[in-house]
Amino acid sequence: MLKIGALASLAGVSRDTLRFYEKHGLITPDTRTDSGYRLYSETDVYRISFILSAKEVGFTLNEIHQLLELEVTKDDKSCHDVKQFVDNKIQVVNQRLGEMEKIKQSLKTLSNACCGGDEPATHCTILGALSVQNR
Amino acid sequence: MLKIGALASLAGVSRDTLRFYEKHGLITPDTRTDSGYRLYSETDVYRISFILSAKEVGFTLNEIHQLLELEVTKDDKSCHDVKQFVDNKIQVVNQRLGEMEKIKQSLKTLSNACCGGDEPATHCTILGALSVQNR
DNA sequence: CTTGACCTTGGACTATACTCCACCCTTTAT
DNA sequence: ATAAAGGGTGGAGTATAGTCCAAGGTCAAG
Repeated sequence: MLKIGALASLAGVSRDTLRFYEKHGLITPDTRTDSGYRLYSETDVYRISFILSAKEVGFTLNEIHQLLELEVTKDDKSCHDVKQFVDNKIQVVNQRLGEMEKIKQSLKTLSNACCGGDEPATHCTILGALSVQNR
Repeated sequence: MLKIGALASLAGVSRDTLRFYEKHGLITPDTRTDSGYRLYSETDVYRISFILSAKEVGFTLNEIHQLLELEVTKDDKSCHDVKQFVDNKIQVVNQRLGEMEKIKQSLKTLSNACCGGDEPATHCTILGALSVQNR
């Protein structure tokens, strides 16, 4: 069992952030001490790190909340809805992966045009480099 | 030459957003009419779509501003700085691509555990599915 | 038995990225 | 000639995601 400060430092967030996430339903302490201290389980570290990853790639806390709420069972009557939600998120992720690849290639082109690299410096801005990708 | 409404609808943003981006240095109309109307060039559509892509994958408007400002010339004295900035962004993008792949795989596992899919429904939450990836 | 580190809640404050509104001017269509 | 559609500015308001602070309770060490 971890107190809030311990989880915070393990997960690399502030105690305030943990309480903020709790207020928004992203995490709940397993229990409280008699004096009201929050007690988290060790696996909550992974929960936080998932939240951070998902945030980094552009999901909002609200969407992350929905992702964390998901529970699949093969015979669930709401299964169709869950599948639809997840498949939709997969599409979103695929789209973002594509955008990201384009931007990455442009950055590479740009880096390569620089400091004696072998790319001609004709595509000397990010938009120029991006348009090379799009041809 | 496009007036603000035309650019807005081509680019899929609001006029207010364009003015907001202008205030923050992300785009400037090529010129103004005598009456003060903003006139944009057609290529600004691509500029906006770059901004939207970059935003979608997690760059802030501030970072996007910096990316758009970049100009590489092989003999630029500030070339080293530019290269460093760009190479740093490439790393960030690579990291995000990794996070995204992990999340995508988890979503797939989850989707597959659903509705008679062939994955066992034992990893029935996103965290469960994610932990399969991390083994 | 007190000091310092840690915890509680509630509420105010901040940054980012818009979005909306009022009020007024310009352009276009009838 | 006039109305509707569109544009300009300035400023207020909103949503998201925290961050900080005050006032107070808890707990382990010396």
